[in-house]
Amino acid sequence: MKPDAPAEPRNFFQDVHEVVRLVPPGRVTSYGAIAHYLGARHGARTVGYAMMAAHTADQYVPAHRVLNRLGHLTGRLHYATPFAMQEALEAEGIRVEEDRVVDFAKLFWDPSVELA
DNA sequence: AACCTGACATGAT
DNA sequence: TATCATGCCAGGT
Repeated sequence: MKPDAPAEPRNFFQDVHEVVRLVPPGRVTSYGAIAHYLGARHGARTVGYAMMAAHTADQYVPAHRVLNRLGHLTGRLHYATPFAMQEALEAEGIRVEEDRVVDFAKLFWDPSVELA
């Protein structure tokens, strides 16, 4: 049982932001991968919400490295300009075509594997 | 203070 | 094989 809650109410968003910050430049990951790493199979959606709230995080969160499972830049419309996300990725040597990351499978960085 | 919305993914019909 | 409905969390109005 759990008479009292954990000392640290570690918010899901906090965890998500932390994991995203661990994604190395030139690499990308997906909402689902992060959710799975955090133990929430159906929490992918929440991960997306976390990204939207990423700008409220204390530290910078490279949200441009997080895509949906198809490698699409789903969050690009949330940036200052619709191209900011793509430009940020290309600046790291990642090729983007038609709002989709080329060689997504190769560049994919799975936290449950890399941080195992 | 309550309700609504919002960067996804999976399983079942 | 494609579509529908469900699961998850926090912030803003």
